[in-house]
Amino acid sequence: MAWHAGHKNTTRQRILSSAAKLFALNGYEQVGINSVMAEAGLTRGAFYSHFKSKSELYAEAVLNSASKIGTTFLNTSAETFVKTYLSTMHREGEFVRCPLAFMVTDITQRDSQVRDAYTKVFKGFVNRLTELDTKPHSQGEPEIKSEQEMTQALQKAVLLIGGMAISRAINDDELADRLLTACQSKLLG
Amino acid sequence: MAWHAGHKNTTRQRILSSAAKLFALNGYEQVGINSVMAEAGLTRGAFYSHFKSKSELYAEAVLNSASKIGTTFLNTSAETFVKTYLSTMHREGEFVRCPLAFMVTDITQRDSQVRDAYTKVFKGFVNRLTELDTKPHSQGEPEIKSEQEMTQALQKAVLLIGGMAISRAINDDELADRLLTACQSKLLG
DNA sequence: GTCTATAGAAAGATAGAC
DNA sequence: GTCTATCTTTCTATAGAC
Repeated sequence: MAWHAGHKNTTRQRILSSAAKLFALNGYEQVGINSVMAEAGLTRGAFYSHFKSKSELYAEAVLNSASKIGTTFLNTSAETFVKTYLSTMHREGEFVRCPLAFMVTDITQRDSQVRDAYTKVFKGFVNRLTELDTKPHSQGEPEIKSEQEMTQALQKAVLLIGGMAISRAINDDELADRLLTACQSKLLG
Repeated sequence: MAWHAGHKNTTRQRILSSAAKLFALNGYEQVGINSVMAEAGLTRGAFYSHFKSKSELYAEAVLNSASKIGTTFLNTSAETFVKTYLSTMHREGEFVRCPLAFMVTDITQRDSQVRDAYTKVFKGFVNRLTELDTKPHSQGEPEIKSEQEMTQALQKAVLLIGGMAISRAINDDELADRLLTACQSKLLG
């Protein structure tokens, strides 16, 4: 986009993409520097020219994948977003996964840098949800949200993030899909 | 209870209790056999006389702590249960933690024995939730639940489990408490 | 059943050649 | 910047004494 269409990702971006994918899928401890670099087409030793530590990589990966999810927010309707977020595609497909759902327990074991990144992403997510049902481009709106708007946005966030997280945890595909549908209908019905 | 009041737990039960506590608090990978046995007042080597592997211990710990939570269900009102489950006490205190919330992401990385245990606990949890608002001891009731009852119970489960999990993940105590309150009011209001 | 000692493997991080 | 080689630590699991 910046200079020319066919331009390759920088190495740092390739590492971030493979990290976001692998961490969301397999968790922090199950993913080695080795795997991340191999997925990016490199070897272990090159890693430390780009990041200070595995922990720093994790924090950056959370921010990176969240900003990609954020783009989906802007380019679709509320109904489509809810149905896309709470879908088996999001749960099982080869797409960008939302770190808020896929790392929700993993995060609690990490250092403060990582937890700050997660919290920042969560706040942005909730803030977007306060606008889920409003008309687009009502630009004169004040940034301060009412208590009630905030409460409703938090409830929506739990149904989205929690619904996906639990759906992924249980070992029964039929029940997992019923759970996704139940959350969708609570949000849209 | 069984024979006399002052009777000590069996060693196996002590190991299970410390495992449930430590795994919920720190995650599977962060907890070694060493820590679990030390918390139970023993050393590494004794572990394998009681359990085949760390993974088996984890599965047993999930079932063990879940059955303790289940007792709370039976001995309290719906409102008290919701407020207790979605409390800072449950999140931060020294009590039995619900594995459904505290291990929701961790579970996805474990083997099928562990995932089966988690799924079993989740199904029991949802089943109890279908009865949350009914009168106690309506024993003639059929076990088959309607679609609508099931859907509502799944939505409640997500608000409880998801609410607690996310509340624990974020690094902002004030927001975490607002989130718990928001879920409570959605469930009770 | 519980202990100490140890095998064996995996992974984070660093050093130094190119 | 990227590579190979290596240091160091940690942890599961087992062996064998008591």
